[in-house]
Amino acid sequence: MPDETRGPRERMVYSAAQLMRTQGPAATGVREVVERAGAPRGSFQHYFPAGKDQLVGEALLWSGDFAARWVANYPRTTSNPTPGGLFTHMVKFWKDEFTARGYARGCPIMATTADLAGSESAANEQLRTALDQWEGAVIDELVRMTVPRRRARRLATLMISTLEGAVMSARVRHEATPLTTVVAELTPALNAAVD
Amino acid sequence: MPDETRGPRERMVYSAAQLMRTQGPAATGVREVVERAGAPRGSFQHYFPAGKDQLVGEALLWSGDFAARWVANYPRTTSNPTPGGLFTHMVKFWKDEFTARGYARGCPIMATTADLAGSESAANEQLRTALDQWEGAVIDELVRMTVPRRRARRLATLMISTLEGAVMSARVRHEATPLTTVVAELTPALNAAVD
DNA sequence: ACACTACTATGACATTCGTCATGAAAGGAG
DNA sequence: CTCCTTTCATGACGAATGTCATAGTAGTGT
Repeated sequence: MPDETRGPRERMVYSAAQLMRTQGPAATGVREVVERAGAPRGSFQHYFPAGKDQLVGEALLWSGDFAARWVANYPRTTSNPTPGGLFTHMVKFWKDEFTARGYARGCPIMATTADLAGSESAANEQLRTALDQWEGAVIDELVRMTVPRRRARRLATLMISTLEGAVMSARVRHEATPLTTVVAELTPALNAAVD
Repeated sequence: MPDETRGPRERMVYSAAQLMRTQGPAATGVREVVERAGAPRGSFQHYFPAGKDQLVGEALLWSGDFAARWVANYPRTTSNPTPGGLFTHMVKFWKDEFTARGYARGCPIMATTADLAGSESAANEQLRTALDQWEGAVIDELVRMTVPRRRARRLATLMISTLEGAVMSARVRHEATPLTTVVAELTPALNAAVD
């Protein structure tokens, strides 16, 4: 939610992330972002002299940080951390999102990949950074559960990939069942890594 | 590849699918599609009187059909069909794509979901149809391997979700390792469904 | 009071977008 | 031949895009 106490710059980055993940960065106009952020139009060119690319890039970094923080918060939600539990925790974010706010909003990383990964946009680097930060947080949690680092990297790739795909399926179908399905099907395989 | 023998209509649908999956449907203009298809500009409004929505929708249906046919072709590639083998076969398409043509092109279904799933576009229905057709083909193959239908549905969801997410990760990273990783990590769990 | 930076305001630029209107060829049927 | 449907050609429309130029205000430090 947009915090009025935060400055216009932060509100623009946040609004950009929200719009990007519902309609993709390509269809998200800077005027639209500025208006939604309740920011003065002239401020955009002041805070983001590099233009739209910069705005999109910062929205991506914000998203990556948000995802990483969500993952890192997992230990505080349980007394018995497991890989399957972590995956459930990651999925829970989207279940809550979908049931509370509908299926209009997706993942900013997926949306930007779809629109810009094929171009030579400057956002490509931040895309990578955001995904790395998110995946790094998952790896850290798995390592904390005594999963060997090398294996943790592989499991993190699996978890994030499956989650992203399930989010896509859920949005297409307008139902959360793909999320619950992948959790149920993946949990045994994930938990086998710590036994 | 665009077949010159096919009519301009089919070429436009194909070109639309190709452009959509590299830059998203939002950033794909009808003029661009027409030009790339080598089709006369005036023909667009004749073949697609409903405008861009119709073009995007048909490109999606084409994509769903393509994916389903690829899946249905699996039995002809092996003498010992297994769920893990099917998943490997699905992943193989993208490995070939990425190594041969780079990481510019992704999945049209993912791209359209990212750009249009949040809107009330007419493409939403064809999105669903395309995904259903693809998933239906996977289910059929699993059932053919004596996987119970109910379980096959769940595994198909898992396979497609994981594949889509891995494709996303691979495009972000500009490397195919996420694809090989998810295959290796998922194969045992998938094959356990037939033993 | 002055100067300097941070921020906001507004208008205009050239492009591109999807769509529509209008008309011209093409080609088979009678 | 004429008629008629299909297909293609071309120009224009209003709206929206990202970006830039220019000028104004606020506020701080000296």
